[in-house]
Order: sequence, then structure tokens, then C-alpha cells
Amino acid sequence: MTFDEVLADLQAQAKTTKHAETGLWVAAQLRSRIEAGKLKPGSKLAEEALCEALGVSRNTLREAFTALHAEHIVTRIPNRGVFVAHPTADDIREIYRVRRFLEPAAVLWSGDASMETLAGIIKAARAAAVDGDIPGMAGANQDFHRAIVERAGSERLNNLMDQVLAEMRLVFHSMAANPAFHEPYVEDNAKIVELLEAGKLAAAADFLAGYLDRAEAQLLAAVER
Amino acid sequence: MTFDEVLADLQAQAKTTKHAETGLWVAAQLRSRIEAGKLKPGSKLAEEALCEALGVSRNTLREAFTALHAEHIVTRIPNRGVFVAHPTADDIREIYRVRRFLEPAAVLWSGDASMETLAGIIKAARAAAVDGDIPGMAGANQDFHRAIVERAGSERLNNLMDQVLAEMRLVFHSMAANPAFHEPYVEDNAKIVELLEAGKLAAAADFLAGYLDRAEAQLLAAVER
DNA sequence: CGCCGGAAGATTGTTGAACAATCTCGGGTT
DNA sequence: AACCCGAGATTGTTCAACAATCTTCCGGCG
Repeated sequence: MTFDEVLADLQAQAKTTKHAETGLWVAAQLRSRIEAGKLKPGSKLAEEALCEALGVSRNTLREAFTALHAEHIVTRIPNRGVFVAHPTADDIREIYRVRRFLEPAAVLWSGDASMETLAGIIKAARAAAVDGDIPGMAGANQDFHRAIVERAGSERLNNLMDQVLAEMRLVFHSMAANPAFHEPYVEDNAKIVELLEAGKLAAAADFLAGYLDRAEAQLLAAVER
Repeated sequence: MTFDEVLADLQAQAKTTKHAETGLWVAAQLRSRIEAGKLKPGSKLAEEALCEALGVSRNTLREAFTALHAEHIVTRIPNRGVFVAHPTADDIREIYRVRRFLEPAAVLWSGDASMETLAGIIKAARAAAVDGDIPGMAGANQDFHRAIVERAGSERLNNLMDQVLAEMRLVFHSMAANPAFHEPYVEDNAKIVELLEAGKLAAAADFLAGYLDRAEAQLLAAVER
């Protein structure tokens, strides 16, 4: 989708919906389009054009920009403008540093009642796999890892994980998405749930840690190509 | 310190220093005064008075407010204004949820070269203890826990820990500070470093977890009084 | 032919002012 | 004493202007 097409899309939205908390609404609009891949990493977000399309002032748009910047979804270059973030190899390393810290620790956390949630996600992932539904598999994978961290029951940690997962979506958009990437992880996730149900927490954490290492290496290889 | 005195103080600062990135500078000024306890939890931050004192526009001040709000340092009530945050019992529980998750896991992390940093902090804490220097002990304690999380080597995790520690400072300011609160933790921290130096990571993590539970209970009891 | 200033145009950074919406406080009524 | 309502004050939101910086294009020079 080109920048101009996104502009037209935004303009349509602006007319039909009324926005409470305009700045946050603008941020949400941009975020959803970036995460859906309609705005590709590296695209410049021109202020004047977006203001016009959304029917908001530059001031409001810039407020939205600062919010997206804090989420690492967007890069600001002084006096040059804002661009959809383009994760580097270092960014990927940082993402996995956080994930390798959070997720195995969350697995060890004796999360009480998350098991049926996890089972449901696995079921959805398998259904997507047999249909060859790539976005479905990707979504289920994100849901899975989010649910893992949710075991800790902390809002702050959930927010951090959400940010990291959002950045992961950018990583996928910024490289030529290998359609088969998510497929093997469906059964890896299933195995983790199995180990959890068997009460083998340490084994599940170990397996997850190794799996994260593998995924990181795979993404780094793809990005440096 | 009263609100008016802080205003005079800010006005003096505004004239002598030049600010790059005005919004961030304003946020830093307010943050430092809040964390130093000059602005007490519950104080209202009136827009017009602060604008005048700082010599910035309301627009800029509000930008600073949103930054502080994101850090949970400040509470926004729509159409009523912003107030220095006043941590509730639930806030304390959330803080310790994060700390109990991050810190023991970070201890287990085979952090390489953080030992001399930790040793230095312990030394400073003991020096403050013999002097009866309460702020010194509190500062060393914060440094210690920050250094623990730093072992993971992740910028995001460090930021999260910084935020949590900033909220901890608010907790101390919002309750009648028991001067002896920090004293026993000097030797508790020392014991953790000892266990780490002996390579007993699991024991160190366990001890730290119990210690956090104890501190949380102590703070909750003090707040609900 | 290619490279190096330099001015014009465009874009972003920052601020001040205006207007609308909401809250607070006082006075008056029942 | 409890309730209602209007004036004043404060916050939420937007617009418009100016300053600073970057980009582009052009002519001169080696």
C-alpha cells in the first residue's frame, strides 16, 4: 500500500468516526496501519499530508508521534521528520534479550489458571496451520507468548511484552517475510504447554530459552542477508 | 517545601540555564523536584503558575506532563489537573510484582563483570550506615537493586527498573518515612553479594525473593495504617 | 565534466493565543 | 440543612505564526 493510499484511507476514517482524546485516536490509527503492514518500515510520515488527511492540527499529530516514538514504533530524526521504524540487528538482539529474560522466568512462575487459555491458543494455531493461514499462525504465536508473560500477573510486564511484540511485527514487515517461518513454532509452543501441564516447569523454561535462541539466530541471519 | 517555594526555585533555574529540548528539560526539572521530595505526593501542579515560573508555554508544560504521566510519577484527572502521584496499596503490590519477577531472575543471570560494582555499592552503603546517613543508605539501596537488574544487560529492562525505583521513592515520600527502614537492608544486600561471589546463585535469588516479600509486607502495613 | 558554495523553497521545532468544555465556589431558594 | 444555579477559574484542544534546519537547484570554478 502506498503512502497516498493510506492517506485516502485515513481521510475516510476521519469523516465517519468521532474521536475522543484526539491525540490517542490518531496514534491508534497510525499504529494499526503500521502493524498491519500498510505503512512499511522506512516510510516517512509527512506531517502536513497526515494533518490534512486526518483533519487534525499539526500539534495533535505531533502528540501522536511522541506516543509512537516512546513505543519504538517510529523513529524521529531531528529536523528531518518521523519514519516507520526499521529494526536493526541490534534491535533484534535487544528484543530477544528482553524475551529471553521475561519468558522463561514467566514459565517458572507458578501461573495458576492460564492453562485453558494456552490450550485454546494452541488449538487456534493448529487450525491455522492446517489451513496454511500465515497471519493466523503469526497471530496465535504472538498470543501464546503474551499469555506466557501474563502468568506473572503484572500490568507493567504485560505492557513491556506488548511493546516487544509490536516491534517483532515490525521486524517481520521489514524483511521479506518467509511464509514458512511460523510453521515449526506451532508444535514447539504445543510442546511447552504439554510440559507445563505435566508440571515440568524447568524443562519447559529450558526448552523455551533454546527456542528463543534459535528464533533470534534465524532472524539475525535473515536481516543481515 | 511549599508549592510557592518550588515555583521560586524553578524560576531561578529557568533564568540561569538554557534548555535544549525544552519539553524534556521541563519534565526533568519537575521529576527531580518530585523525587527529592520538594513536591509532595498529592500536590496539584497548577499549569499557569508553572508556565510562568519556567518561562515556557502551556503547550510545552503539558508535553512534560504527558511524559511524567507515562512514568507513573504524576496522576492526571481530566479537567481537574495533574497531581504528584500518591501510590496506593495496589501500586505497591504492582511494584513488588515487577521487582519479585525481575530481580531474582536477574540474579540467576550469569552476570559477568558486575561484581566490583556491587562491592562498591555495599561499601558505600556501610559507610552511610555508620554515619547514620539515611539518604545515603536509601540511595545505595536503589543503586544496588538497579545494578542487580543491570546484569541482564537490557536497556528496556533497565528503564523498567528505573521507573519502578522512581515510584519507590514516591512511596517513601508518601508515608511518614521511618528513618530506620533502610538500615537492615544494608547487610541483607551484603549477604546477597557474598552468595553471588561464592557462586551460589540460586541461594542468592531465594534470599532476595524472601527479602522483597518482607519489604513489601512492611510497606503495605505502613501504608494501610 | 565534475565538484563546490550559496540562495530559494520546503519541512520541522517551538511558542503564544484563542475558544470550548468542565469544574469549583459562592449565593440564593425551598 | 439540603439543593440548585450562575460567575469565575482551570483545563482540553486547536490554530496560526515565527525560528531553525534541511533539501534542492543553480551558477561558478578547477
